[in-house]
Amino acid sequence: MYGSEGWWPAKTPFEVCVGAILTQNTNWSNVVKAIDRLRDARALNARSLAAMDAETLEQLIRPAGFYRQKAERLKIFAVFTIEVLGGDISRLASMPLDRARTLLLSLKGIGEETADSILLYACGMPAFIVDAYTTRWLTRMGMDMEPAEIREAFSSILHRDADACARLHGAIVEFSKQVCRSKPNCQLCTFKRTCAYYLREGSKRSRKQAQR
DNA sequence: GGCCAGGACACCA
DNA sequence: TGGTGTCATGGC
Repeated sequence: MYGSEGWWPAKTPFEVCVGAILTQNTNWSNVVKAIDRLRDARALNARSLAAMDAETLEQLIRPAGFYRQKAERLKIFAVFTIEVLGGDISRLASMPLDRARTLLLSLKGIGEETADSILLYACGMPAFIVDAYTTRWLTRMGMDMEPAEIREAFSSILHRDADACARLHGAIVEFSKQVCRSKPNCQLCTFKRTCAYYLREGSKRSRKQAQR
């Protein structure tokens, strides 16, 4: 239904990264306002963000909330992009996934979900994103799994396919926003049951591989 | 006015 | 290691 393209609306990989930081605990509609203001200020690139004074940046991203924290995080990421990646986000994609992930996690303000969002949607790497929707849904289905276990199980069952990871994550988020109408063969419930089934299979597979 | 939204981090026991 | 407080805005 949702496809793999366009679910994360961004014109450039760097814009994906900016959105990933701005959306931390924030409704996406507020993130869009902040991104539009950055675009209007011609600040949607690493060099502009790195050079901008903190107060100006704070005011530009104010609609997204947590503006002081997020301004600092954006500047840290912009400097990292310039100094470590030479201004080219796609350089992350040329690294092994674990190496790129560790590098991102070393940055202040980049946690596991934000790192995986950048790896998947900005770099096209097969990093399955475990977000609040995913953990809430699985908890309600009685599946008590650590985020790392969920990530590994889904990555395994999706054959480390970035396109599939993007499709499934987008679908989980979009379906989670909808309210189940409790009809027989409800599309939402069928989707969730099916995902849970494959997750269990993926989890079993991961454990077997780990044992080997 | 309260709750929620596509988290992360510092601090403390 | 796990729990808690903090950061802050806008829509409903």
